[in-house]
Amino acid sequence: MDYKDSCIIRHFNHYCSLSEADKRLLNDLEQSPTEIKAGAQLWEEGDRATEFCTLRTGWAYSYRHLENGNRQILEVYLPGDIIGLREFAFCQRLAGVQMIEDGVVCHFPHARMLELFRQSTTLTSVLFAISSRQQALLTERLVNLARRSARQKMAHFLLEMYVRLRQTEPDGGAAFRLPLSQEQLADILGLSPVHVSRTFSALGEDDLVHRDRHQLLIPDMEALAHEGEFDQCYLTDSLRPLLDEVG
Amino acid sequence: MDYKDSCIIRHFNHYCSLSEADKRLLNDLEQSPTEIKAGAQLWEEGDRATEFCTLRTGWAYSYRHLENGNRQILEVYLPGDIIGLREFAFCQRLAGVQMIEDGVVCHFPHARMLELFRQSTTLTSVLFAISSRQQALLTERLVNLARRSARQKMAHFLLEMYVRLRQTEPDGGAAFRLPLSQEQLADILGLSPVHVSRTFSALGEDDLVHRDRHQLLIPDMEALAHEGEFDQCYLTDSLRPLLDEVG
DNA sequence: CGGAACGTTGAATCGGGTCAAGCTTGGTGG
DNA sequence: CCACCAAGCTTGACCCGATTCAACGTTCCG
Repeated sequence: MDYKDSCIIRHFNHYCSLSEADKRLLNDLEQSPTEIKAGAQLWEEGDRATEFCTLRTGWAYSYRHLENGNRQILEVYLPGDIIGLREFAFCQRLAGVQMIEDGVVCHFPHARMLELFRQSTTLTSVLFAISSRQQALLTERLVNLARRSARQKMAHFLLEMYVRLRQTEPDGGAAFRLPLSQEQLADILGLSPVHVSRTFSALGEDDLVHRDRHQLLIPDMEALAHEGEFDQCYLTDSLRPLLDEVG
Repeated sequence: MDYKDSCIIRHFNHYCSLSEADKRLLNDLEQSPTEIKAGAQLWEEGDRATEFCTLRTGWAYSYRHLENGNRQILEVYLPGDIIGLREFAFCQRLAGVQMIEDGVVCHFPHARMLELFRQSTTLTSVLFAISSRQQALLTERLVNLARRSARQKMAHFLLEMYVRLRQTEPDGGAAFRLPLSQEQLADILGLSPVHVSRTFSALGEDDLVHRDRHQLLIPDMEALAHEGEFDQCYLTDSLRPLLDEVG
């Protein structure tokens, strides 16, 4: 069988080479694909948590609402990502998830994960690695939110998205599409929408980021990385050495 | 055999009841206990990551340094916690880890984790659940850092620590010991040490938190929880239902 | 008793938030 | 094809929470 169209298999393969049996197991997670519209919710905070989703196409994000009406976006999901991993240990959803663009998702129940644990040590390890990587993303974002200026936050986030996109679509140069409104960016970065606008202007004037609508261009990666104290090691390191060594 | 002295078994038991064989496997992780002094580092950012630690006694924290000299503390570890889970997928340490008090830790190599995956689906699930819970802690802290005022940050963090402590030491009422300096609190909450001091004073005047040195008293949990928008569901939910159902 | 680390207090400053008005853009229907 | 409207983006003025710097207390330890 040919699985080259499966985002999730491509994603797992990035960590470790998979046997045919493993690929079949993974492919089973991508049954019952469901189309879903931009702006639609996969679920809301407080919903019962009984399943995961794989994101096949489109972008999504998870978020939390606050009492003062603010919203904080926790993570941005790209095609191939697994959504809801965090809630494995929980009965309730801790965060809502919403689509940024039209897309396709596949649901599978928590219990299926236990079967994976039983059936493949390799897939278990990769799942663990994916979960670790998500944690790494979170801690990096945490540092970003806690300690950096608006300029640095923007610079850092844009580079993070750029690198993540290029990991699945290596071609395309220094320009990319970021389908996020400034309000969504504000909710990601812990800023006000107004200040996102100002910050974009400031970065533009310094030739660090050029933007036209949702199209972005980073003329000088080095310079922007320096501005945002961005070090991509938290995105690029991988499990391969350990798994290869043990077999 | 009697494992009641083992923090890590107590910790795992919290998620799911363990067989004797599972307990034996876990107990093996706690060989070669090492004493370690307050202020000593388990490792630094950039060190090669080849092993985990279980924390048997004492408190520890993970942190990141920033270029401007600031430091951000990512998580606070209590006895029974596993340190370094996040770096399973990485060759390098993404964060340093330092002891807050004198303590005892036990090292075990990454490869040992793969053995656990092979030998026990139950332990694998619990490990996954622990990793999920750590992620939940991180996302909650992220919201805290991104969107809340200094008062709210303090209130929220103090309650989080209180609830986590009471999960392993249920007795002790509304008072507890928090062995953190104001500088460390500042590094946790993304504030300046000066403002931590001011915030403590303000909370004290409103009878929300009374503090004497490292001893804390929360006279009215409800009031403080309201102040910090604290909802402990992200700390208390558990894996048990799923595992019991599947067996 | 002296010193170092830690905590407190005040004054000045600044980054980012809020509010409000005006400007673009893209989609819709006449 | 154009007119209109609603979102979304930009810009300016003002404000406030938190930072910084500096001086002064306090506690603990050798």
